Amino acid sequence: MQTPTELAAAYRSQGRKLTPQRQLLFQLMHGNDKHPTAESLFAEATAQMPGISLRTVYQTLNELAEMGELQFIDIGGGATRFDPNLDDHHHVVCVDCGQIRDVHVNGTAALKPVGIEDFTINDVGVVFQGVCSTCEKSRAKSHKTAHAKSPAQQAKISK
Amino acid sequence: MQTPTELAAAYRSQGRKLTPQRQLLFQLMHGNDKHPTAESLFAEATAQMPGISLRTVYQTLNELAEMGELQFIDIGGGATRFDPNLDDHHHVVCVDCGQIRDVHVNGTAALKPVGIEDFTINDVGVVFQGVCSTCEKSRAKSHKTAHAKSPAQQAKISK
DNA sequence: TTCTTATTCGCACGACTTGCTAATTAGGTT
DNA sequence: AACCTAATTAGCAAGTCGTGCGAATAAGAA
Repeated sequence: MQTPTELAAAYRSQGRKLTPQRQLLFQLMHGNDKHPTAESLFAEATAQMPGISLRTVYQTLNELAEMGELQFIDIGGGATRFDPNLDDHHHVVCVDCGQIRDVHVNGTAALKPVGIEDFTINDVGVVFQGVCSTCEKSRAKSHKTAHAKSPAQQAKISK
Repeated sequence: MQTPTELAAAYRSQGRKLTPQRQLLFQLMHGNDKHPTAESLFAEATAQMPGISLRTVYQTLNELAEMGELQFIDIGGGATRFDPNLDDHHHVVCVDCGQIRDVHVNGTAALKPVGIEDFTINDVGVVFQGVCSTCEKSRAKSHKTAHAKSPAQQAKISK
C-alpha cells in the first residue's frame, strides 16, 4: 500500500474525495503487518475518531482493494483480514491463536500444478499452518485443555 | 474419505449411530471432487431424501472433519467448501466462476518460509488462482461485461 | 419389546458484511 | 466568501453462513 500522502494524490486524481475518515484509515493501514479485521481496525479508528462508522471502514477497505492497494486474506473461520503488503509474499498462520505472519518463501517459482492445461494461472498463494512459540509453550502446560476449538472458529486447513 | 461401508464400520466402532441421513451423505461425498458447499450438498441430499435438514448436513460434515475424513476449504468469499480427498494435493481456483480443481503440485517439498524460526510448521497449502478455459472463452466475447463482481463474492486473493 | 442415548430437525440467534438512504461534506465554481 | 453538486458518511435493515438449543424421534443394545 502506498503512503497516506501518495494515496491522497491517487484518490484525488480519481475524483475521489479526501475525507478525514479515509485519511485516518490510510494511516492505520500503512505499513500495518497485523492483518487486521475490519472490526479491529474500526476499534483503532474509533479511539482516534469517535463516531466513525464501521460501515465506512468496510467501504474504504473495499475501495483500497479495488485500487489494488491491499489484499483480502481469507484463511478459514472468522472475518476477512486485510493486508497492505504488496510485496511478493505469503503467510504463516498459527492454528492456535490465529495470528498471521508475512513470510517470504523460497521455491514458489518452481511450483508446478500437474494436469490443469485448461487453466490460465495468474497467481499462487502459499499458506503454512503451524503453531507459534507462544502457543507452543501454553500447550506444553495445559495439554489440549483449552485448545479444542469448534471447527468453525479454528483456523481451517485448506491444502 | 473412506467408502460408505468403511465409514459405517468406523461410525459404529465409535459408538455413533448409522442413520439413513448419514449414509446418504457418505454416498454423496465419497469420491466427490466438486468441493461442494453445505447448501449444495443439502440440495443433492434433498433430491433423494426430502425432509433432510440442512442442520444435519452441517452436523455430519463437521463430524467427518473431526474424524479426519474430509477437509474444509476456505478460499475467500462465500461458504466453506468440503473436500473428501485425503491425498496430498492442492487447489486451483477459477476467479471467474469459482470452481475449484484438485491438483498435485510438484515442488512443494522445496518450499521454505524465510525467517519464522519461532513457528513449528505442520502443513502447507498452495492455491493457484486463474481462469478456466470456459470462462476464458466467455471473457473473449463480453469484455468484462458480466464479470465485475463485488469484492465480497468474487474469489479473494490470499497470497 | 423395551430402554437408553444419540441424532434429527427447525427455529432462533450470532458473526460478518453489504444495501439503502437521508444528511452531510469535500472541493471545484462563480 | 458564498455556492453548488456529486461523493461520502452513518446507521439501521437485511442477507448470508453457520451454530446453539431443545423437543421429538430413532438406532441399537439388553
